[in-house]
Amino acid sequence: MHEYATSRKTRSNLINATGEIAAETDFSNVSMRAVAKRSGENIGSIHYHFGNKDTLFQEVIKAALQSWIDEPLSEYIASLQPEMDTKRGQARMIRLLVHYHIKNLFSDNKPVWHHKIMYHVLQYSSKLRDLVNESLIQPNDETIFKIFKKIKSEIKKSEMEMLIRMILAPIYFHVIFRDIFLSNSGVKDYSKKYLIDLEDKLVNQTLREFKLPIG
Amino acid sequence: MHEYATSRKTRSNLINATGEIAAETDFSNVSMRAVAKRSGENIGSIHYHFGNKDTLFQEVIKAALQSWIDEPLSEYIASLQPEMDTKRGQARMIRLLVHYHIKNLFSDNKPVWHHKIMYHVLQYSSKLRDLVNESLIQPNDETIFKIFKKIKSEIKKSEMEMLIRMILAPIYFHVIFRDIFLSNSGVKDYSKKYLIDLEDKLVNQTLREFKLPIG
DNA sequence: TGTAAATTTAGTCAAGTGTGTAAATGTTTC
DNA sequence: GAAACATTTACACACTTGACTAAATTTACA
Repeated sequence: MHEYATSRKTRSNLINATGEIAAETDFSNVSMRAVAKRSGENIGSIHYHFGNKDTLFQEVIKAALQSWIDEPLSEYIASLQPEMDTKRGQARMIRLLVHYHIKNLFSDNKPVWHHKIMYHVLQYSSKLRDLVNESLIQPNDETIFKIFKKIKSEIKKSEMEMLIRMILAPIYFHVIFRDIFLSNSGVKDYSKKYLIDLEDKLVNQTLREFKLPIG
Repeated sequence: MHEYATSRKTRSNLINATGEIAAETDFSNVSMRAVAKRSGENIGSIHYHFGNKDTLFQEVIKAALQSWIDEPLSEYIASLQPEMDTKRGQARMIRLLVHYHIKNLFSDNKPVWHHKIMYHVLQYSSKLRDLVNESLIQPNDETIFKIFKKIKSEIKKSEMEMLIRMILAPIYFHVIFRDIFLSNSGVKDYSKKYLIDLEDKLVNQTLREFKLPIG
């Protein structure tokens, strides 16, 4: 006999509840009873659907990774590759690169926990970190490396790493420290204008770094 | 009768062990038994010296904050305040501002957990976060706000916030993601040259933003 | 050295943890 | 509707957790 229609819904409820709780503090603070309570499901169902806590956590991470895997950076920028021979095309590529991350991390079509937990697990050694690192961070970095090399062929690896970090750190930071930033600023959410300004500043800063035409 | 000489040592052992374990994953993953084991002290001593887990954690945070409080940014830059009337002085101030953070976060005279746990607790709402926010982040931000306003009097608050984040995010990032950055780069530690380059890039990027003289 | 107090120790306690199970319930398919 | 099995439920298990205590030990000071 096949899977019930309710089965998918139950799994998704459990994954969502887990992600939410994990994003509020961290994974080590997530208890199966808390997950059961928030999801409205039974503790036993976690064991039935996922076998154990670790597997549940893995599925939570996979759910958060999904949208990045569906449209990886390499694919998102593919159409601009032909223009990479011109300075102007390279400049547009830099903007696309920055925009990809801001768009993915600040659009409203995904729950906030999707983004938060990824940077949570990257902070300490674990199986979950390896998962995010191998399926998101490293491919992403590789794509950016290629772009940088095309723009400046003699660029060193450590310089590329630093540039990536200088671009992405401010973006990620707005995700990781969202609560305290918004609370200290006294606003409810990042405004659209703020995010556009952030993108512009990051793009321009990188264009200057590579001596590419601005605007 | 007064405190024993061993008492301070015991407290310091417990605080250190707690900080170390917390930095490896997070505070919610720290058990009193693990602290007792790593420190070589007895579990009961935690209760005797700190009363409960929360107070122990607070003392751990306070220990990590100490060096920042001993020499706050406002004090570190005080001697340069008279030069703030000239563009050249303002440029030097920006460098001092950046250097203060890199120096504090990457010098070897403090254990790595000091820095890691501060950014851990800032990520979710808690008493510990309020402590770090009020005694470090907010005064620090205030000091930087004043500098920015001196350089560009009509600057808006949200722009100042963005600029602070663009300067500090890359620095903090190298602390928070130290393990995975070093592991992905295949090096044992950030080289001195790398940190100097990072400082230069951050300084120059900010100087350009304020149209101040570079070099 | 003796004594009063500070500290350490080993152990207890109730509450919470992840995991597992057997029975009850629900859904699908014939 | 009934058989077949997927799912849910309530509960039990051994273990870990933070908090606490009374007794043992160590220290400082007269």
